[in-house]
Amino acid sequence: MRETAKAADLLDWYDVHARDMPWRVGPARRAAGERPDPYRIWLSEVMLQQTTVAAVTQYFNRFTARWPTVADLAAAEDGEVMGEWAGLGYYARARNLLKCARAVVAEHGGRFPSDHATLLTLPGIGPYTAAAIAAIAFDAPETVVDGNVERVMARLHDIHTPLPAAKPALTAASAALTPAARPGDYAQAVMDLGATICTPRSPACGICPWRAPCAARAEGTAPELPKKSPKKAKPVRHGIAYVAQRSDGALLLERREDRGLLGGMLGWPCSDWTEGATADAPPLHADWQTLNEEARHTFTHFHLRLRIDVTQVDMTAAPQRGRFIPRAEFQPGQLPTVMRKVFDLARVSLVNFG
DNA sequence: GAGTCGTGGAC
DNA sequence: TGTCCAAGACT
Repeated sequence: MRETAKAADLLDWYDVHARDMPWRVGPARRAAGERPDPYRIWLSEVMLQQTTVAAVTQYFNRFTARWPTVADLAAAEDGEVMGEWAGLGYYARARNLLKCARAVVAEHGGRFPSDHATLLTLPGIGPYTAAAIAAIAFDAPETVVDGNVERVMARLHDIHTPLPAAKPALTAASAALTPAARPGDYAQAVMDLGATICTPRSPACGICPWRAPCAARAEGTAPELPKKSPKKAKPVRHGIAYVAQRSDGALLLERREDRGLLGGMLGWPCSDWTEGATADAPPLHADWQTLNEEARHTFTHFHLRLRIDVTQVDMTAAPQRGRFIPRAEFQPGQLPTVMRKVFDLARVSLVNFG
């Protein structure tokens, strides 16, 4: 009979191997009584949703430098926040980030609530993020279940039921292990373990603090767990992006609606993106020139190939959609990646963008 | 439960 | 190149 996994063994490992992150108060500082800033924990957890630590770090540092408190963020303009989020993806997170910051200020006196149920009522905070904030920022005995925890628990108990059906069992397994003491460090420890040792491919079982109690390690099934339901193939969609430059150098851009794909982000006016034939939809009447090369981009559920049409217009141009952004105010870094790809291909055809 | 919603890195 | 994947939320 294998021994039972103990939270204490994982915490001992975490005390030595905890990774350094800008928002994290490590085990040593935590033991000395230092508390994490709930604002920074919340911001980091939202950014980390389906996103790697490496990608998040730079965005986190820029956000906190620009908006040091939740009140600062709540007072920001929508476009400023969306522009700062550009490139990080899943833009509903940024829209909900602002809604949440404003709700914390308006309804909670500028202080984040500490209990799971109240956190869950805030925009962009789901079961995982509510538990993470409660556990990490307030040391509440909540069970955090993210992709790492699912993988670690599936292996620890050699659970072959595919996700998402296995989720309740994996949650129960993790809850049974959550200690009354240091639940915040425990949550971070499981996630660090999943990110560095109990990895999706080629797990480093030989140096795992839970190698002795791990059922999948004993069965040799660790690399194939957790099982997942088969994914749907991605279709290819086609569309046209319109890049118009005015004689003063200004570029025609439009703010997308606050919902759906790239909602709230700045971008080039586009036709619809469809699997069938593309219908022309230029934002103004002009002599459009089609570039030789298409922009290619893959979203979560489809591949996109964008034809790029470019034109030069005079100062009398009156676009039906979007507005001209002065050359000095145009910042490619505020565009989502697919729109930045279009710009990179179109810029050789533009004046003053050599 | 299944679909929508980004991106960059690893292999 | 293509595929999978990452500290999920929302509909």
